[in-house]
Amino acid sequence: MDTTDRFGLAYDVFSRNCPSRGTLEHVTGRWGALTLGALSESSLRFNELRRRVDGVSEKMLSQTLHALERDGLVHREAQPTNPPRVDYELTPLGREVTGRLLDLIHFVQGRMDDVLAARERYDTARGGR
Amino acid sequence: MDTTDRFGLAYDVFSRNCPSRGTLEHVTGRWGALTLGALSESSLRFNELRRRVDGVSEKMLSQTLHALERDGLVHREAQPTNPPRVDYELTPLGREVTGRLLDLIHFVQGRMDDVLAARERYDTARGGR
DNA sequence: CAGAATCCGATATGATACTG
DNA sequence: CAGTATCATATCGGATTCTG
Repeated sequence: MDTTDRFGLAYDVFSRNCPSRGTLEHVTGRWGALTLGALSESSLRFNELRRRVDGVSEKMLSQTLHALERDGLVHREAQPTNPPRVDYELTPLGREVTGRLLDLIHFVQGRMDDVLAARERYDTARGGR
Repeated sequence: MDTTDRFGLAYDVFSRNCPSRGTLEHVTGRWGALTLGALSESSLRFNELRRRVDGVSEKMLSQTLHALERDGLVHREAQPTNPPRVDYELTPLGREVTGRLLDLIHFVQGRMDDVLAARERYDTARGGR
């Protein structure tokens, strides 16, 4: 038994305490995914992001950006001006990750009619419970 | 202003109260992603899944499976035997979604060395805070 | 503008016990 | 085996306030 899984990868997301599990959660979490998606089109300032990601609070956006920056997926560029101007953009690694994330998001969005239909079947089969 | 976004999709995950946001959370959430990943290889019984998805509790697995089944991504096949035997497997839609999910997961796993290096740079640059 | 800090309620999750 | 029900808690997340 070594440290690589059956895919030949050193980090197996199926095991707890595996670092990739944490990064995956940053990427796919509610605010992480939406933030990366917003940044996939252009770099954005803090409050631009806040408006773009509908419903995110300052606190969660700040926290999300810190996690993504720490993982090396987002780059923070601060201008030492007054008032301050800070731009966030995807790193090369962040762009690769986001590309795959968006494939998933767009696919699910494109199949929501199927999902909604499945939900109705499920709900009616169980009498509204 | 209509109901389709700039991708021509009827459901825009960037808007709150969009149903695709919920499904995406089922798919990418901590337990949803791991459950789909486990089922991508073969259909599994409840307790097989529980062992495969390291750390999941009965409660969370049950809850996760219900959500995925309701969204039409997982099929539940119950044998009316005693003791009961219940198999879970991906639906065709579930397989398509999971394929894209695994692309993302495997990519992130394969780049964890980069992520870990970025974290160290981030942490040392800020003196352990 | 870009955030940090704080308070506090909502939700997610885990451990445990119980049922058919 | 395949779950459900209950309880305690940890974490999430939002609103507000404050600062450079």
